[in-house]
Amino acid sequence: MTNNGDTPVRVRFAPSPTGQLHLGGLRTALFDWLWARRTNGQFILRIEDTDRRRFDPESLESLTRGLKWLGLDWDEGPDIGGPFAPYVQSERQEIYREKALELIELGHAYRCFCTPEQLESMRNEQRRAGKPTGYDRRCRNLTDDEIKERLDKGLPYVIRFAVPLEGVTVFDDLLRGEIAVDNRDLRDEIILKADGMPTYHLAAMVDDHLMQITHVLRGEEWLSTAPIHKRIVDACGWDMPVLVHLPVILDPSGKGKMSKRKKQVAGKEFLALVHEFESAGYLPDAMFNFLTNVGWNYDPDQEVFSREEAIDKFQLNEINPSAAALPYEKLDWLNGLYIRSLTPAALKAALLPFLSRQLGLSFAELNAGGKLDILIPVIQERIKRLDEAASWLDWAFLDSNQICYDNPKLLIGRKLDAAKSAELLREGALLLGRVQPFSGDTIQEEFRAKAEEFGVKAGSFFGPIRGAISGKKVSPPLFESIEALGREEAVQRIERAASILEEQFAEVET
RNA sequence: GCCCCCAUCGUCUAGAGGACUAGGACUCAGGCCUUUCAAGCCUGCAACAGGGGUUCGAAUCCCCUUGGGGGUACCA
Repeated sequence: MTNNGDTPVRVRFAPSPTGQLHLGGLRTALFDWLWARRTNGQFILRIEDTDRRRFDPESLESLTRGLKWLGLDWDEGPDIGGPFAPYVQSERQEIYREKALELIELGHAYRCFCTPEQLESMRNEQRRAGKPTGYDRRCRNLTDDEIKERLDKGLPYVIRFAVPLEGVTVFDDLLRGEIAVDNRDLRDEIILKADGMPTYHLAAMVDDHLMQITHVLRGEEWLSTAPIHKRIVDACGWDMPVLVHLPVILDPSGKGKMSKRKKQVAGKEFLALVHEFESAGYLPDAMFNFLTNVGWNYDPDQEVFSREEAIDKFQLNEINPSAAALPYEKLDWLNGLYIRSLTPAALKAALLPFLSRQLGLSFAELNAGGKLDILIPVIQERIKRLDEAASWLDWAFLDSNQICYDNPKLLIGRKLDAAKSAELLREGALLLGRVQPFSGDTIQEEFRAKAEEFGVKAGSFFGPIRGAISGKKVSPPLFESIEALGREEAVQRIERAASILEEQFAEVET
């Protein structure tokens, strides 16, 4: 218990393959992984697929992909095996069945022949009477003869765990301390279903024991069933692993557990699934950093840290037991920070798939002319997510006649009129046609000199040029943009813009 | 309804009886810088849910209230 990281632990992430991995699950896995790495222990992946109805074959891929994306590698698992294989519960069915039968022998469990319909009407009655719902244990005291009779008739049955009717059950939670629950509030939970599959209550306890798990990290939603788990483990004569119930992650609204379901909060859609964060262009390192600081705190005065630093400092018992909403704005800020820390080459590599997908261009097309090599370094400090790059760069991959100059404001400089702006555009085109060398620095020098010559502010001159080059009010820095475009294309765009502007004010004047 | 858990700025958090005029970060506001937008730097706004105790002393310990969350399935 008093493990500060000196004793190797065995922890497991045990998701059930019922859908896409979401951030809450990933965070649990992250803390598992952190603790395993911190203690030089093992991180185990176990698949809890005991619910055949909810099984989703695609979720397995989502699970492993999500873990790998964040950089969480496991030491034992379905794909790589290990000393306690198999790591898929549906392949361990016999083990649970035997244990359930054994518990019956020991008097800790019993067969229940109640049908789902019977149970449903029982619950309805309980609700109507304003009583707590829960199995009324009508099969708990069946005589041997009664049981035999039903068995002979081939009636389907489940196996329920028989909790003590009186007294209290006490267990420990690492973050909350000792928790005592009155046994009268406990239910005779099903441990083996009619289809022969175990429920979580049995399967997880059996596997945690067999796989020698030392610390169980799981969501807080399991806290209320922990007494049952304690009872089952006791009945089996085993030791309870250290229980660590992680606080749930709340909706951004702070109301309710974050779900996989898309919800709108304050009119904005927020991300919840791991693959959504990936395709929005959050960097794994940033996400790792971010997630580590929700529910745990690396250092009150240091927001940014590496994986190694986190491993070095991580302490299970420092986890904050209160539920938290994800600070999405902080994620954006952090991700921007990580993007800025990338080398241009690394950023380009990360960006290529996004640009390709969003702009509909091949890598080769994107690389042509070396535009990205000039432009990426200058948009680096302007994007917080990888998926924002496309709108910063799209203009550079358009033909000059595809640029839209419909908005006259785009081409008119601050405190200038249309005529003057058009004149400046012509001058700019002329200048670009002859400037040597054609580099951002020299272009800038010439343009500044020209602005002075005309007695206009640099910004007033650059505005129309920016509009002509990019078709946008807001664009990457002008002179790198011009350089990236190349002399011919740049001149063409400015001339076309000038013509359009001239037409427009000619119309107005006549 | 019943059971369990939780409670510091809007959000993520630091704080484990005196070092707290409650610290950091994000967001927001203002300023500087500036070719747009960013980035960067500086400044500012902003919290111990309420009430009782315990103590010389409480954000820190106890109780109650309130609020929030979780559970209440042949789901995990």
